[in-house]
Amino acid sequence: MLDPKLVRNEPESVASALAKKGFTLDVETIRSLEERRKSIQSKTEALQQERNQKSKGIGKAKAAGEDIEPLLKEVEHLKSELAAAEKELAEVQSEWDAMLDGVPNLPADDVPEGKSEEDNVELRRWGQVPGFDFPVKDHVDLGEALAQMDFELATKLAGSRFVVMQHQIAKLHRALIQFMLDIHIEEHGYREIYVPYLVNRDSMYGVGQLPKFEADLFKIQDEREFYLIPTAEAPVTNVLRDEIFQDANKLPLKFVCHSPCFRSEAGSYGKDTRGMIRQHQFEKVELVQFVRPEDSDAALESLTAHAETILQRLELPYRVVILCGGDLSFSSARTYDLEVWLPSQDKYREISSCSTFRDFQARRMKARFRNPETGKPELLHTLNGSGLAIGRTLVAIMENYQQEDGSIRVPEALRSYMGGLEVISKG
RNA sequence: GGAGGGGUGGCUGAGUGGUCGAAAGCGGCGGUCUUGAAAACCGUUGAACCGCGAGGUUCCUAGGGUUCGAAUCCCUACCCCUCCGCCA
Repeated sequence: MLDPKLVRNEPESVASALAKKGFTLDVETIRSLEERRKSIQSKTEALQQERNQKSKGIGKAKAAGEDIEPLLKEVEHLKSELAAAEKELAEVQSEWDAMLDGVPNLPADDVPEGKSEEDNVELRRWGQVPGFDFPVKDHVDLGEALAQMDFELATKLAGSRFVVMQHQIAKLHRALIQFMLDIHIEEHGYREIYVPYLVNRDSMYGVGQLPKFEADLFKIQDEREFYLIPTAEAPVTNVLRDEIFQDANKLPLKFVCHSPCFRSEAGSYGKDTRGMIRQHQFEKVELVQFVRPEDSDAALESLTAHAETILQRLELPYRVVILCGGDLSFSSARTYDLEVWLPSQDKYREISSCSTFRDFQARRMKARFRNPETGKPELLHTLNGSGLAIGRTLVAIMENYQQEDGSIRVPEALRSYMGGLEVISKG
């Protein structure tokens, strides 16, 4: 959520900043809502004040043993008047809240202009794109030929956009999780956290998934309102929801969390239907940080570097792009995507997305810290990034490390996690 | 699943329908004392909103209701605890 004061006081400048995201802010509606709010609020509060004072008077009179009948007459009219005013105020406020809920975060100043993915700007590249002197296969052909990856079986068990893995590929998949967790915990100073994979509505609202993006989520059919998490960001960021974090000197808080992720992928029919690129269920190691506002820009750079480390250790070529305004997500102020090289597609594909939300999520969640300088609560800044998406990393390894006979070399960095195995081959 | 008991500030915990945003303790902050610290003592200390300000409003899990007036009474939901049953 944006700062309501900012939206109220400077709707034009907010609108022009949001234009970069391709969002049109209805300045006129804001103005008229704000005018109504002001008059109704002061009217309501005046009535409340009158009621409070007179009621206290009644209490005192009663205690003094006086006749309170005349006093009761005086407040008679207040009841209905106040009820009407309160109702109207509540309506205006909920209209305002609903409007504000749908307004995306402001993009950072350095976010490039642009409408879509096409307009993202490449910042840097790392590694050498491999050359092959044989026809490359994609991970589907490789995995099926090894008899260790089965999409048809997954369809039988569940439906499309799932996979079944077995044997060494399944082990490699698991090894990637351990490998990434270990590096982030031991080298980058993150704290491991295990969280629920079903969360409530408040948590989804806090990170900005709701109310706008309900269709992207799997909802549990039950009288309780549970959603399957689309990313560990949802439960982990909500750790500080409705809290005032007291030990400012313990900031930043850095959490790493492995979790499955569930996405309905509604509206992406026909997109990446082959293989493991876009699934209903996948694993991810997620990095989440809570920082003081002045530290969040630097934190995004270091968080991105932490994710990059994984690709470098795995010796996978990648590039870093900064998302343009039009491609930036609802809650994000700035996002760097890491894109890994996929030989079968002859291009870079997203494998991690690192974002700063500044105070946008924190305001929705009321996630604050006590600033020791002022003694007052202030909104935290939140960040997160994939470090990395496991399924896509597995795909990248299979494709970049493939050999002519269809076997796959195990990256050096993973061998200790694979019992020393050097090559994955049929068996 | 059955029976009961609860949700109060950063934490613990008192609270009779009225002067209660709420005792007390802990913690935090400031001070006295001390070379410094600890202890002791004194003072101070909830959050959000409106307003230039004076000041006002809201908040005792959430949502309804009763009442001139609700932390307090009633209903519903959620959560927690105890006992029984079941269970990895």
